[in-house]
Amino acid sequence: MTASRVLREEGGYSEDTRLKVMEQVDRLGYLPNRLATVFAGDTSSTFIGVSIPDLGNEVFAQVLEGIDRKLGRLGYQSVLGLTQHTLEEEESWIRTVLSWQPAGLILTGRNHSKKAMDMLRNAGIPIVEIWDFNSSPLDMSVGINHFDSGFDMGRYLINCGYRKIGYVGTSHNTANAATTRMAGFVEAVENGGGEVVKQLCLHDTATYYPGFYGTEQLLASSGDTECIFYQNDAMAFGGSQYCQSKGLRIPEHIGIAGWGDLPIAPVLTSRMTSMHVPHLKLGQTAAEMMIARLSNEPVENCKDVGFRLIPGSTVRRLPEA
Amino acid sequence: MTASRVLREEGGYSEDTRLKVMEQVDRLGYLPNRLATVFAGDTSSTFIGVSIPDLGNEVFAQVLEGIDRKLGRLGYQSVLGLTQHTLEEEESWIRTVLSWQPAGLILTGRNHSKKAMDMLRNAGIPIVEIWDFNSSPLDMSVGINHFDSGFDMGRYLINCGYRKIGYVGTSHNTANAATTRMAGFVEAVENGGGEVVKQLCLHDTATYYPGFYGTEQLLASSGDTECIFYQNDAMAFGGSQYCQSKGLRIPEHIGIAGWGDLPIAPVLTSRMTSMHVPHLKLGQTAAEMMIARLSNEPVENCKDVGFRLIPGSTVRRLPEA
DNA sequence: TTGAAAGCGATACCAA
DNA sequence: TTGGTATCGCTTTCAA
Repeated sequence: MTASRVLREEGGYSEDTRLKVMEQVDRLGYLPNRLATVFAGDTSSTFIGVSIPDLGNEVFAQVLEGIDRKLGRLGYQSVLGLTQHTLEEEESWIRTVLSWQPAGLILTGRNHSKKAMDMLRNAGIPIVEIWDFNSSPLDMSVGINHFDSGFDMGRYLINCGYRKIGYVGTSHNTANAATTRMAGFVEAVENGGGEVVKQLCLHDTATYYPGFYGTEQLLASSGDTECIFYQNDAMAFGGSQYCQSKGLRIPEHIGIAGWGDLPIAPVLTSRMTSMHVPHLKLGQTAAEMMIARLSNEPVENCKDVGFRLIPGSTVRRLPEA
Repeated sequence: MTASRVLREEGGYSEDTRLKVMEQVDRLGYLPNRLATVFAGDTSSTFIGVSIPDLGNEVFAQVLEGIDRKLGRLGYQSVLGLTQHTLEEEESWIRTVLSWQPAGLILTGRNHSKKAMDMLRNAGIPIVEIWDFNSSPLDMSVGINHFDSGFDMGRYLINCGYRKIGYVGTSHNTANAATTRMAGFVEAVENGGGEVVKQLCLHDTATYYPGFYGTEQLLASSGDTECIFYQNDAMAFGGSQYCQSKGLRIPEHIGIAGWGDLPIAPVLTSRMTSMHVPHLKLGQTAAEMMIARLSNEPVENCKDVGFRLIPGSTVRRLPEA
């Protein structure tokens, strides 16, 4: 009816009828049923499915914040899925969320189960794979090259003169960005004549306490470790607290390197050696690419938002280096 | 048609037809359109709208994780809204999300704009207000009594012998739980014969760096402050780092008290004086209450998940106390 | 400028 | 055990 035209401000009605319609809208407390609109078929929903591994790792909380703020401002809603780093969880979430006819999907990571890939390809909606930069994505991609970021950190620590280096992170069933980063790190250390004395992958969340007890484990088995690289700054801070509790001075006795340049880093009395990654911007960029595509604007399919090594003062240039 | 029955496993069809239907499902890569199901009206959607102020404050990231994990496991999806602590953002998000016919809403905070209240009452769906415990909620509520938690901390610090006490937190346009907490804190301090030398409410996110520079500001204007209470542990840690950078020893020169018992607390070499709040459980409980209501199971309408003061060692019992 | 009719996909109901 | 018919709220198309 005419009411529909008025509500959509389509034009083609008199001011008189407009007022009459609006009056009834107020009187009845009418709220449109967008389900019916989408269902009618000509317009798409404003849902964007967003999959995130977990929020205990602050890195992902920041990415999600970047995504949702931007989407919200542009009139879209995030339908969240915490996939807990497993492809099975992701697949089941994808199946469900697709049945709600989302306008698009933003997925963390580049690995998906075979069935998930099939569904994604058939969905015919924009898809942005984030986090792990991917030059041949399903559709679009924004992230950083984790292998390179790990490699750069490895090379930096080698250049500082460290040779016996440990790694402490978390692992999940799936090869993920952190694993890729570790691989790059190991390659650089070995290329440089160093040795990764231990690659510790805990089955836990990448936050403070696992960094603490992971360091305990690592030092128990490899007491001659000169420097430790962590999956992120939160773990690195946990590790640094363990070291201090044992009387190990940083960086005199042991070097500590984090990753991610998290909000805690700037307040520490010693600047944490880390890798800056623009998390918030990464999320915002993903949202922008999605919206641009939905608005039929031209979009670059792949964006690398880059990283930057922060030398800090928790590792030191060794005398012999 | 018969296909619908097969897909819903309703029974009343032969094995033969079932196989024929499933074959076509596979061949066509058919995915159901749940929009149409809900639209048809006989079943409700599996969307739960979840409003959260921001994710930069780790407290809320944990609450959201608790909610989404539980909802996801029970077959529901969170539609996220980051309301940035403003009632206007919340109102506009509520309007939008209601138009998608969610099965229910989980809202952070007990304050809502007048229009929001009207929409919520008319929506006729379950609503859980979380965070700030509310014995007369719109519908259901789970949280803690923030006034009391602030009061208890104030009394504790008074009992430790502190008299000139500062507060560092953030503020937003809206009276929120942190404001209530501060009010309880101030009341206890004043009742106990102490003085809140400064109530610093920064326009910023409640995280590390604002704690750092907030402390700088507070000490610049009130140099004789004996102890500082912070909005949360992240701010408190930022503050403690500022103090240490200025050579102030904790707790010998100044006492530091946080709130929330965040994941960083257990790894610190001095246990942070704080207030434990079961964030994850709070989120899970909210999700459980929602699901119970949707399943027509009996539900307690109001739940107080409680808090627990952690004495820690960043404040000390003063000699004269 | 207004309204009547058809259809989107799934399901409830009833008839075959 | 199967399938035709009406329905949900909205939009598109076409006629008045």
